[in-house]
Amino acid sequence: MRHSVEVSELDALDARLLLLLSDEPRIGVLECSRRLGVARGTVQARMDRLEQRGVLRGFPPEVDLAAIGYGLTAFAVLEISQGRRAEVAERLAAIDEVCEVHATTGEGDLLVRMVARSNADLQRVIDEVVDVHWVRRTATSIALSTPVPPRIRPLLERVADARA
Amino acid sequence: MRHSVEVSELDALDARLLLLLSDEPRIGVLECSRRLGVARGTVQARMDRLEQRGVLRGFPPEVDLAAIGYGLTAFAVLEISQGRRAEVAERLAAIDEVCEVHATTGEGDLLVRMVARSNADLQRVIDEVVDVHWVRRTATSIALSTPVPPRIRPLLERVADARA
DNA sequence: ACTTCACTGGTCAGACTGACCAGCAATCGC
DNA sequence: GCGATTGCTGGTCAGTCTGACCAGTGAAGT
Repeated sequence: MRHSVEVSELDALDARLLLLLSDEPRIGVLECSRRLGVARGTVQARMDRLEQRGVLRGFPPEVDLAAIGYGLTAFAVLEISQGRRAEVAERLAAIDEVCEVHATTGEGDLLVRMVARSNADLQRVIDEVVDVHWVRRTATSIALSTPVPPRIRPLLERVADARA
Repeated sequence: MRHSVEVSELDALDARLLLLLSDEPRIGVLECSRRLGVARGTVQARMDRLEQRGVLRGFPPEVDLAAIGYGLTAFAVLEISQGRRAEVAERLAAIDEVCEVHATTGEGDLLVRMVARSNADLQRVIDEVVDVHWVRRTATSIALSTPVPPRIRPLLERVADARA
């Protein structure tokens, strides 16, 4: 049996199911089965398998930070001292307003996304970030708009169509 | 009545509800009411209000891109020709692998997040991105790891505790 | 004092879930 | 070529949850 850790691909039904759930996450298994034109048990089985495979990690609530006062987003590229990435990342994680950190190749070493309530607040947050020890150089940008909000739809659609 | 579009703050119960939903998104209204120690109707009303206010945008499925083959993530900072941001953003949006675009102040003009299946694939995606018209200069970084995955928990916890 | 609002604690019918099952078709391995 | 396996169908079942109500209560605002 071919049961390695291989990245078992999605088939069209999986993709269509995920798309459906993306559009209307509340609809439940029964409604899914109706829309997809398959038996309810099939949808159940697919969802179980997607979860087991780690593809479907869950249904976290999507909270609009802007709607609770955190209307400003900024990005910082940090250059840090050799071998201190873990320490710096840990310090960053301790800052509430830091919403995401990636370690990267290229110019900087860490890419940080953070949010704030106002310009003054943002100033404070940025200061907190750049004041972390071992941060050597920083370049900060404020997000003015988000032409493409986080999405995976196109990738799913490709699978849904291709292997239809 | 004070019914403007003000960014009506969350109270502690709202925050605790959102935290609860973050931890176990499948649990439903009844279980929430039990855990929070309030009546079911209260939870229902809170959730309705959070949705109306735009705070709670829904429960999209969280899909692990790595688990469906898109294991590589890269960021590109694009510098573009004066006044062409909209056009460029549109072209970028047309690329399936582009998962997020922000317009920013500072060094670059656009920050792009993209994913790919392999190094060769990433090369192709990057080429597609930087070949968009009006893109003048680019700096690309590959994400090696993500010390802080996207999160909003700390901010919610602050509210849940503070206004307890 | 009166009105408004939010929460409680209760009911109700309807719908959904998770767990089953047998039957059937396609695929796999030998 | 022939079982064995796998996945899907279409069905049942009891238990649970949902959304919609309702009257009563306490706090806050006019």
